[in-house]
Amino acid sequence: MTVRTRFAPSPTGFLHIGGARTALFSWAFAKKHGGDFILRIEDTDVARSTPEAVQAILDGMQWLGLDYDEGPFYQMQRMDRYKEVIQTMLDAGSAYYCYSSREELDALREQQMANKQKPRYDGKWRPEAGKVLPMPPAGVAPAIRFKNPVDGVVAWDDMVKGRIEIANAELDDLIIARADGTPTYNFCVVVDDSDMGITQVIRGDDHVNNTPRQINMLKALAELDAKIVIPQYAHLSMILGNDGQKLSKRHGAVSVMQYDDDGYLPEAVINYLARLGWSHGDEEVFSKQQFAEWFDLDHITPSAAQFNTEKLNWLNAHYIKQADNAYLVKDITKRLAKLGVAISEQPALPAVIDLYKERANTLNELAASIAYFYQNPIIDEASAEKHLTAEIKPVLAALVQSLRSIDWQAEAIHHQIEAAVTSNSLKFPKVAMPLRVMLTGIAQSPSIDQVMALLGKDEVLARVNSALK
RNA sequence: GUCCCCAUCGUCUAGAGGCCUAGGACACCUCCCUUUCACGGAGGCGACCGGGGUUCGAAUCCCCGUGGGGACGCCA
Repeated sequence: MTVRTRFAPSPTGFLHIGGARTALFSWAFAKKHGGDFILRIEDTDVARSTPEAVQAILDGMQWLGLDYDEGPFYQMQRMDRYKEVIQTMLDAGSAYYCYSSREELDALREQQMANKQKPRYDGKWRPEAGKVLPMPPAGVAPAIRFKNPVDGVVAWDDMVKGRIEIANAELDDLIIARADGTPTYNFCVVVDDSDMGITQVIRGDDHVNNTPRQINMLKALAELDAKIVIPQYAHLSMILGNDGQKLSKRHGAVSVMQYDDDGYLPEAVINYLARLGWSHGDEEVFSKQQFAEWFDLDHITPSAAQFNTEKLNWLNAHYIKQADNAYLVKDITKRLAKLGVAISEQPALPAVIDLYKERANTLNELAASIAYFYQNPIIDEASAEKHLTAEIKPVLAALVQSLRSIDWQAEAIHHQIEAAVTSNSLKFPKVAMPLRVMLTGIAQSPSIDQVMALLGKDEVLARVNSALK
């Protein structure tokens, strides 16, 4: 049987890091087994679903390069199918109308909570052999409930967590269609996973509690249609924030696109996410393709994982070093523009990037650190005070003169600095440091002769002269 | 409250009863490289939640405890 996995987000917000990892693992499992990865949008909560959120999810997946073989399918476009299945369940007696009002149900729940009981439906409208149902109240539109088995246990071998067993006595009759006729989540998932031939359901472990209900519905459906099979389930643990706290809208949950904004490469985010809760021996750095070849459910950690920006930074720095310059030039030009810096012909951006790409954790850092090539540097006062001393200024003034006539190459520049250093019996940094501050604004830069070579003779002379005034 | 899940360095993890004196990676520290800062290289610090079993032998299996998390909607 061909492997078919799916990612099924509800479009009520952006694609966050947890969803992205779920999608990545589902994608990888399908790729590993030569199967199909399906995207399904679970938009039955009309009140909270938005087209913007759908787009945000699509954008996030595209940025990460998680391509799907089928979809996106929209549940709202499958209403007829859901209603059809509900009717067959009603006919077969595995579903029934429930006339309990929301108020009634709320009161029941509250009372049960007060009695320290597990809140559950009391079965008032559940048909039972020999049971006399109350008269349906007039003018009340009924919801439809699934008739869950009362006895026995539901069990499955979770591919991440191992065998999980839940007593049917713990479950109640969930609503599969609202009073207005729209089907609810657990039911739609069952119909879709079944119709779409999903073989492995890989999802967040907040769904563990839904699984027994879904299996029971699948079993009921299978009695009506022998072709229906129960998929395998794999429940991924959640991702915690940097501080070990749960991610939420209020606390640290951000869109994957935020990582783009913040200067992270998708390769780095993919690599990082892959290693969060999954491992392949001691392997740390690998591509998406390599991940897809290695991926397996046996090496997923069942426990929650804490996000660690520092490790992401390390990976990102690695991928920036690896990135090809054409890509970086395009990207950095954009980021510089955002900083209000327009690049000019000279110094050539590829050369500047070459000089700096080994020094940045993020693309934003890279852009910010080279801005001084295209605009006057903002001189750091403390550095200026420390390095640009009264004693060294005459040396620098003389050095500038000697630089006027030389061939503007890093080596020649180095020679001149060296000459100034020896003739004044100084140490190299004594001269290099003030130059750094005058030219770049700060006391850290790549090799100063290379910086000067790139900056250009005129610009160097202008900046030094202006700083010496 | 009930049910379910989880538990190895600060963090991500390796670990399938002897290969474990518990390995790797990030972070941190030291040294080397050096023209400052990075990069790179070498080293260091640092963990099996607790208690009982099972076994010749347990990080690994079982039980109890503790701690953390999730779920209990006409949300998904």
